[in-house]
Amino acid sequence: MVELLTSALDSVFHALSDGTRRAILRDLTLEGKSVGEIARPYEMSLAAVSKHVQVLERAELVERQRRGQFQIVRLKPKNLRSAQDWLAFYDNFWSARLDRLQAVLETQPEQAAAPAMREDQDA
Amino acid sequence: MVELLTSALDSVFHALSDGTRRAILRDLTLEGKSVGEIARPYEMSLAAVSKHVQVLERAELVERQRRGQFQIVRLKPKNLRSAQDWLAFYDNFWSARLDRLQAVLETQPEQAAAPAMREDQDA
DNA sequence: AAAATATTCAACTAAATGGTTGACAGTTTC
DNA sequence: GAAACTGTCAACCATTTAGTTGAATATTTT
Repeated sequence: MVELLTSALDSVFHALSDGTRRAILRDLTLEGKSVGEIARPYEMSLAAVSKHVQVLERAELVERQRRGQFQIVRLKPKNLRSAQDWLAFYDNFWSARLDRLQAVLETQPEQAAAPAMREDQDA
Repeated sequence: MVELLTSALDSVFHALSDGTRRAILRDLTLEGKSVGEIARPYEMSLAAVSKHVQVLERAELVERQRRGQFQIVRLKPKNLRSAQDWLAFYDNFWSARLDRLQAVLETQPEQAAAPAMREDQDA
């Protein structure tokens, strides 16, 4: 049951794994832009940028709306939030507990988890 | 200058884009495990799981430590935090501002940005 | 209706991904 | 040192990715 709605996070994290797409998201934080506008700063073809936007759209990180001959692409923060929520799971650990736990494990590994054979033990 | 240290986030988000790898990370939250232990619940080959662990390791989401014949794989939260930090950029927007901004844009799009032609206008 | 603009689609290429299997290498135990 | 384990490596395969170019499809303007 761990990973039921897995595909949404798959596509979100995949979309975020490319620097160009992350830059596009940043470009859209203040205002929606047309695909052409989005593409301008990049050296790749318009078609390539259009594909990146489609990846972002499939991940529902972005939505578009026809506005005359343009299509305005706009940030859609819901799934960014989903990604954050997934990562937030670890807040419990790293804030203090895990750091301490980790330190403990580094010095006396496996102590609590399993009674476990030690090198100076027979069986 | 927008994306200088881009490759670290690339590899982190890429590592997170696979459900199996996310599940592995979850498996490791409480205690480090050997690769074999990690692999047990999955139906794929040990070699496949080993590769997944390597992807997590390249992204520095995980570190390993030889412990006898085993290699204990353990969570390394620093880069999970990096991912969170990247996403946290959007906190400013969606918490309240962007929702409002979005609502505004949906009803009267492009109002402020460009004086812009309206359908009932001539030129 | 034709011309111009904005964007996508289709076909292609090169590289990366996720998986397999079988051989290899390090560690422990006999 | 040979047998048994744990894990990686190499070679391979199918699929996906990120990019290209050129043709096709809106939409707007003339």
